[in-house]
Amino acid sequence: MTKPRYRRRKKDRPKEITAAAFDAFAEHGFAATTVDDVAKRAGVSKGLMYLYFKTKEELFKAVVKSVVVRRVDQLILEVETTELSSEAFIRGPLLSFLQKIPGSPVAIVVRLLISEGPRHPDLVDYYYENVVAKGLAAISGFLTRGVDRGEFRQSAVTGLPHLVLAPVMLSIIWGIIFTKQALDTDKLIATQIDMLLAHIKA
Amino acid sequence: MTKPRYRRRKKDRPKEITAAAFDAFAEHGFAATTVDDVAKRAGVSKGLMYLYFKTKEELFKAVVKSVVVRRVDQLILEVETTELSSEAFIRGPLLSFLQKIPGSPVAIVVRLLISEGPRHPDLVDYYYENVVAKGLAAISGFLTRGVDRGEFRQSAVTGLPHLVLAPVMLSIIWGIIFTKQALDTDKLIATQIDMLLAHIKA
DNA sequence: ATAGTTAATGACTCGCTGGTCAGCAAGTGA
DNA sequence: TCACTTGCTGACCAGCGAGTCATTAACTAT
Repeated sequence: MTKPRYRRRKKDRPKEITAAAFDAFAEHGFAATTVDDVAKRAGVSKGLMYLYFKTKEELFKAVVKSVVVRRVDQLILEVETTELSSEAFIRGPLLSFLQKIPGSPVAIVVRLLISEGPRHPDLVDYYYENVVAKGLAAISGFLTRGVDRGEFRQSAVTGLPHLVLAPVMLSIIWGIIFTKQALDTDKLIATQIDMLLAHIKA
Repeated sequence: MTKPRYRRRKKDRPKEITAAAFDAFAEHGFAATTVDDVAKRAGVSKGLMYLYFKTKEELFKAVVKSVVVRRVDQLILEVETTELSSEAFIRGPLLSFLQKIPGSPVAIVVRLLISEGPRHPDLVDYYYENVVAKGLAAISGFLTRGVDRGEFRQSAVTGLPHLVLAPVMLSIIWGIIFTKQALDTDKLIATQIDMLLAHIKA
């Protein structure tokens, strides 16, 4: 009995390949990653890659999109259905959501978008619409709801949800560049939230 | 009279080449930039590049270092010699310094470090020591001086100068990725400073 | 002038990698 | 079991770009 040289698994291939590609891109970035390297990681021949993805760029786009899975949608749902007071929600679910980001695949995608984004405007648009815009809108909407309820006062911050993301962004970048120099990203994000709340509380 | 095919300008070449390389890297990133492209921008043959820089990587390092010119040192000097009150200094010179960063060459360097940093640990160290560490120390020192003078109160913020940089970082990244979606970075940074001051004022 | 020095050129090599394709063999159905 | 479909392989190609080097010509010193 000889074991077959390969198995036909048309259905699972795309996911396996994008997963392998994600790992490879995470390690070396897009440009420095070889299609053949991705193929080896996926336990597949190079030729097969081109049956599922026409070009290396298309593979790249598929990888980015695969990470965008309803991560934000989940948060938005919580925002809309929570029973908590605005402050409690912010200090609880929102804070812990934010604190998870720097160590999540999102950080990798940010790195990839910084490196390759300028050459893929459509991909950037996609990411903006499905992640950033939605996320900002959710935060912004939540803040104005707090204002309506009399929990928060109106201020410049209400219209600048970016301030919530700022420490998250710094944490992501820090993690990418200064892997040596430790930074307590949880504390950084928590402190910013503290400050924001103190600033907008009615 | 025939005009010479080239001029010998050993002294000026390095600066001209790094300047051209900076432009090219800013446009296409490191990996996608051809040595020959840099050479053409500098009005020089490809062969000459290798007389001044042994490899493309060495050129890259030279470019990064060329941007690190005493930008921070200037700020530190101001910090140490200013006559202003701590708050006035923060709202004045420090704020305008921070607001200039997102549109400056520093933003380009950040992008390059994100893309290529992981493969150049020594370069990252250099940048950390000469720019980031110094900058953070300056801000941190300035804050504790404010505490000593009774202008500020002690708080978690005093030990987290990163909070000052966070909106700057977000602005830089935003500018790199979402060139379409406008963001009032000046306002973002100013609002953060407002909040920080309100939070730490005695 | 002119011989000597060296900044500068540009044609060349060579390894690498994205992409192709003819053939093969694993599954399928009768 | 045997023909047929098609997922999959791996050898191959073409182009590109980093790095080299023999040659040239712009300077310099005497």
